[in-house]
Amino acid sequence: MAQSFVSNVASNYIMTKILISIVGPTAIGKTKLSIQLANHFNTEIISADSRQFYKEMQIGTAAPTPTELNAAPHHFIQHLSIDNYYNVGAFERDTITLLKQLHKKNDVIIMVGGSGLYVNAVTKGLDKLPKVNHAIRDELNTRFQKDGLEGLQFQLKELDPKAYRTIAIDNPQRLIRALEVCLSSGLPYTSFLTSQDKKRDFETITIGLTAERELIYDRINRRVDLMMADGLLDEVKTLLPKKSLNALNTVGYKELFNVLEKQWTLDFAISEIKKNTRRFAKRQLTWFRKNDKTIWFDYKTDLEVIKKTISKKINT
RNA sequence: GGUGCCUUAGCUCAGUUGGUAGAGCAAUGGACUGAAAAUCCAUGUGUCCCUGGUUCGAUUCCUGGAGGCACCA
Repeated sequence: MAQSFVSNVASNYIMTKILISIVGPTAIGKTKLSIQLANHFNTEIISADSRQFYKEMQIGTAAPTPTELNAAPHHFIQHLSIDNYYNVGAFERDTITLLKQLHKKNDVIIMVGGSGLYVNAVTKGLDKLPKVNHAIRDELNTRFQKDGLEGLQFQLKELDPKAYRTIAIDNPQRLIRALEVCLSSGLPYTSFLTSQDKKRDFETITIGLTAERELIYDRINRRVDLMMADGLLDEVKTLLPKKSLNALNTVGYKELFNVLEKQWTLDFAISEIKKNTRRFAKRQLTWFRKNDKTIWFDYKTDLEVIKKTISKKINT
């Protein structure tokens, strides 16, 4: 009797599932840490990096090397082609589906990536927004290019006064996004927003990796030189015919397209890549700083310290 | 050694007929709900080389010095 009670409790006991989310600026060492932690927890890694998804973009996105990929099971690395249309909404669905499966085998899963919006889509969720016809966005973009922002702003004021007041209406992408939702659904864009985090069946522990700004920039500069030595220019050359695809609107690629088209010298392009990567890292830090639950570590922190901190957190 | 020119923001430079200064780039802060390595907003950070002098007041004019560049020896 007593024994069956105990086993009953044991089989019904459901441990909280954990997602360890590793964030931080580019080139800080997230990939390495994710592999070390995956090995420690004997688990798998999900990438939340909006550019490492694409199999055609390896050198310029600093995607994990074959050795690194072999060191732990990875998901969402080079699983798409730049020809595929993909976005955060799809990423949220794909990741939640995958997490449900992986959490059956493992209590702890690692997610690593520098795309703040994508990370939040998994940890906090996005509101359910209507499907938008591509033709509508194309048309809005054409109008923007022809007549500028004003007309679109006026239209948003009519269709969704609240959005007009609250979104960044001088940001073409934001403005067009709000409008396309209004036009597709016949309802105000803001009527879809709940400003509530989704309930997830896992707990997220967010680990941030950082360093002094000067050091981050130094690592970035050196990594760009390494990418060039590894043949980034050749990688970009093969992609030139497709340069207008969204996936290729990416630091390291857009600058080198200008070299291949004889607009820029190679030296200038390299210094632009470094600058744009620095700015990207700064934006990442701005985004990640907002999450006050993030546990930050200097990039040199001993692995054992990080492991201990996480274990402590899991057991409370 | 002589003569001329230069020295102002992190960099390149403008400017003040004497009232302590401003552009570009770099940089910094921020926003972010299906384009996010994207897109957008905001911000001038300064021993005006040093030293004396003239002046109510000098970054500006004058003396001397330091450093740089050019030309002449």
